[in-house]
Amino acid sequence: MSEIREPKQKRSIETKEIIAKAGFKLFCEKGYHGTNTIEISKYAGVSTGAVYSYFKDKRDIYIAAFDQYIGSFSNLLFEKLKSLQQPLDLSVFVDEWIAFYIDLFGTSEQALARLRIMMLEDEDINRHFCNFENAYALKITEILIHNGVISDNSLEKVFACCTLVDALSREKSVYPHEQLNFDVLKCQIKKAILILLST
Amino acid sequence: MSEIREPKQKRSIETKEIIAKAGFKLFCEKGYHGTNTIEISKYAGVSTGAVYSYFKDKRDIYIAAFDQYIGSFSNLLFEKLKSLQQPLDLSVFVDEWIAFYIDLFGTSEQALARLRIMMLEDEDINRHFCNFENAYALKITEILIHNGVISDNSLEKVFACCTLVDALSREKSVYPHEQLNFDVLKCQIKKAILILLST
Amino acid sequence: MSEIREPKQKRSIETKEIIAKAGFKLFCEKGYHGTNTIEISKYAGVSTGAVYSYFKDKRDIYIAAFDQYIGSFSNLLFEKLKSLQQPLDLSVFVDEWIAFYIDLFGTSEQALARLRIMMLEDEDINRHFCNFENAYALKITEILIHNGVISDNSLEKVFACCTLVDALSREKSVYPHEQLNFDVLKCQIKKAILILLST
Amino acid sequence: MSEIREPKQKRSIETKEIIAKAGFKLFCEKGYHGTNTIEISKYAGVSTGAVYSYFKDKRDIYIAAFDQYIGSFSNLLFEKLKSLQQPLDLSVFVDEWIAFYIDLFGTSEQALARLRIMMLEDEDINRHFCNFENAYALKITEILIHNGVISDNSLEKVFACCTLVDALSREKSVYPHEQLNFDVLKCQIKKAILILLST
DNA sequence: GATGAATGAGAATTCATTCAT
DNA sequence: AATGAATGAATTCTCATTCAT
Repeated sequence: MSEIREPKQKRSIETKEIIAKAGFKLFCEKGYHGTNTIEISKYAGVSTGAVYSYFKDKRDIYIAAFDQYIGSFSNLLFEKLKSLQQPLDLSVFVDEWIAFYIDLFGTSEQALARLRIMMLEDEDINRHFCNFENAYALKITEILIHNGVISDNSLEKVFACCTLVDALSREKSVYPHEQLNFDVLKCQIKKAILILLST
Repeated sequence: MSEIREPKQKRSIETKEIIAKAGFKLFCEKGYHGTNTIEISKYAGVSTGAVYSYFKDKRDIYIAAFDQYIGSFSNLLFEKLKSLQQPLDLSVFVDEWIAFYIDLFGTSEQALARLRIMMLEDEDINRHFCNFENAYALKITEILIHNGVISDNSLEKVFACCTLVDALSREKSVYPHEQLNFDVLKCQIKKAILILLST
Repeated sequence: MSEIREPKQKRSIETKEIIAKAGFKLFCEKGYHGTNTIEISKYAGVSTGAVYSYFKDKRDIYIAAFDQYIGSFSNLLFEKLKSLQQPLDLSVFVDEWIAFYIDLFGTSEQALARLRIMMLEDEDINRHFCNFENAYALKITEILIHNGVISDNSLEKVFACCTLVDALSREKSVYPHEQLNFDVLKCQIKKAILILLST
Repeated sequence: MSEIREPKQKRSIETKEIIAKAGFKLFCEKGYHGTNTIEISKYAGVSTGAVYSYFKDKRDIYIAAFDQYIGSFSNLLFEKLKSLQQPLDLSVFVDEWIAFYIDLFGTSEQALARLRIMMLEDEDINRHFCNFENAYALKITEILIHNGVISDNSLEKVFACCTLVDALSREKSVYPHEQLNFDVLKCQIKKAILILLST
């Protein structure tokens, strides 16, 4: 097995990123099993050989692809939430959280859902990403504690809220249930979140 | 393409069920892509040919396997909830709902999570099972309306509750987050459900 | 391997014939490789087991099926030709030959073409049927010699005529060539046959 | 489905041709159904994967293989016939036609017979090659009209002649009938052709 | 004798990965 | 370093034939 290059030069780093981005695009669109490495290399405009000089194997591309995504997802969300005016208005915070999460979720449609799949299918991928959800909930928790919104059982409360926000965004883009009215659902979920965080 | 046998005789029906159960076991354990038809036939103690005389293809085994599961899951849950004493005590109802859901979820560890994966990966499977979730939420809604617990926006409220119950049970068995205290989470979720349904 | 039954009783003989006829129908329609033994047994209304108690294997069904066909084909053709009025009018003879061959060929569309395929694909089948064409040409030759139409090089002449009649009937039913006018072709072929046989 | 490579580089073109030639050899020898793709790849000295990177499926190999054959068959025959001295001596023309057809037919024994089989078995293959026979007869017709040999009903006359030449060559190599004397047959067929074309 | 469920070798095809050029 | 042709194990599915009931 040939050495995997850890790119130092600018051009190499760019190539590696281009491949990861191509992978991300295709994995989101067609899933891990529906995407093959030749497609990825074609989409990235490089040779198959090149892919394997930057990545150990297909899974490695997957991890890199979703690392990029998760990283920018988190950063964008936190920046957005931190930028809210002080003192924090909880209702506005929740609105922004929901709006932003749905927006991010929507841009790369099924990314998060796809990731959960792979975490379930592959132990290594699970190990790699299992801390992301913790980190996300922790960051939200931090902000809320910092602003005096919650104090006790804070992580559990926030986790339940995260679940609701995620379900809402899934309802928006991936699995819509015909009988549900989205706006009513959003309103109920916001209500539940506010109560969870206030009591 | 050879005809698929619709078994009428007892022995045939049993064989078909044995194969579906073997498929269910392996699909839950190792996922759809991690399981091959030869493994399924070996585990079921039949030949590969037998598998393909009862099922059109691998996906057909998957659907049959999860149909069985979903069917018994639903039946057991509804029987349990209906058997609760009248007049309905909402707190007891929620406790039982959670307890039972977790219990059922736990027995075939990742079944529901696996199913959601395949619904995302495969349109036919999605079509086949997309009504299950609706049916489940509707049944719960019916019980609650019948007992005068909720009236307006009932389906959306129940859907949010279902999300929370499901997240809790996932937390129990599939994706545990280290920093979370399960009992605290359960308590918070129960609280959120009670409030959602009462207001 | 279980014994192949050589049916003596009337019912058995009938069953064997029914299976062979079912095979013939399906082999003509879909070819040898496009037909499987289960289809044959279903079409014949018997069990797969029954098929294998009358026939050694699939090829054996094929041979029996085409034996029946070839037998009745020959008989009908010879009866027809023999029934022509004496003294033999060669032009009428050729007309009847062509008309009857096309008619027989047409009723089980591709039977003869299918048989030639299998004779090429399978040595045993080739051995079994290779004498049919000889027999057919010989019978025609006999009639013509008997009527004083030909004397020298008779078999070769008749063989060439058979080739032309066969090509004409194929043109009618299996492989039509767009640019050809069938009636013109028929006229030319009749002319060629008459010349071949007269000189 | 992975993309089929349309080879541009010399090495690739060669590989594709080697595979098609291997296929041709085996298909002629053992028929389409008697040849599997692993044999083809082994005979061609490449991997199974290579076969499927140049060809969509087994049928695609068949078509390519016979395209090559038909192409060179036609070209050689027409060159030969065109090279005959002017003014055209019909008797010589027919002799050369027969000699060359038999020679070409003989080098890849059953190729043409095999092709007719597949045209009967497979609609796509039929569509692909159905014009070859027309083209062949048309070219011969052209030459004969150009030389003033025939004028009316030319295509039908030539078609009948083609049938006879083909039957003769089949008699030489594939289906010999014991009772027939080949030279006598050839002589009779030549006579029939000359008369057909002259009247 | 009859049935049709079961067998399992064999076929076509795919795709992650390697390596000669 | 880059390329993309080649590899071949693995997978899904078929079907002639057998044999327990």
